[in-house]
Amino acid sequence: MFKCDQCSERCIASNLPRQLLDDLGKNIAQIEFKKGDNIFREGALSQSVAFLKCGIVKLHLHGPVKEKILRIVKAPTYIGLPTSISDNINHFSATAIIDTTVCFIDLHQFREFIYNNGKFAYDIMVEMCENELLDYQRYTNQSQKQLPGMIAETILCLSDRIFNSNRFNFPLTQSELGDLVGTSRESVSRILSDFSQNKIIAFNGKELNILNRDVLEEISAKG
DNA sequence: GCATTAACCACAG
DNA sequence: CTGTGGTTAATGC
Repeated sequence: MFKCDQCSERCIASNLPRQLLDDLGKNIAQIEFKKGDNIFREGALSQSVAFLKCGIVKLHLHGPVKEKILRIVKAPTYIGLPTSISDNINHFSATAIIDTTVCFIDLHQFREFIYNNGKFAYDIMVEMCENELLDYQRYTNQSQKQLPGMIAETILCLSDRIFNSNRFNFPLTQSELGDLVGTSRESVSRILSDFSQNKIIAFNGKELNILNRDVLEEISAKG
């Protein structure tokens, strides 16, 4: 049986007073997911808050015409707080894109922690505000940049925020990348091969290598 | 008009 | 799942 007080990950419990750890341990379930596994599903009833302990996850939603990927997130972070707190029906889905570990916390327990622990609540607010600002930025970019700019931006974002490296295993299919930036898989394919031909990036199978970061940043900025 | 951008379709590895 | 060619529509010199 999993116990929070034996867990060394930086997580939901990190900022809690020690005596609350026991309470938390009684109302938490830690689960592993394989790449491709659904973690929670749009439309389903939810009585818990999900905390991504390790791994990478896509948050996605059925749009009026096709799937839309909202964000790619990596541990450690909450996944789906907006949908856990404001409504007990999930407004979007979460799917593991690599093997991941998630802790589910009972929603009532979580609420208690928020009510009783200002620091705990404040830290969560800070993260949600940062995310909201990033989303505002992304949505304005998405409506004004041309496609090569959006693809370049997304590659840089994955490199900087998710993998902290110029070389990483690309976690999405081209069609998913299309769903993320709001374009067709064909356009993604053309832009990626164009970047490759111009020696801006290189693919070794699924491994992406950023060869010319300056040009990529220029394309991203110019839109 | 002509060029550019990007979507949709189809078909092939 | 990916790459590419043909076609079409919208937009901008």
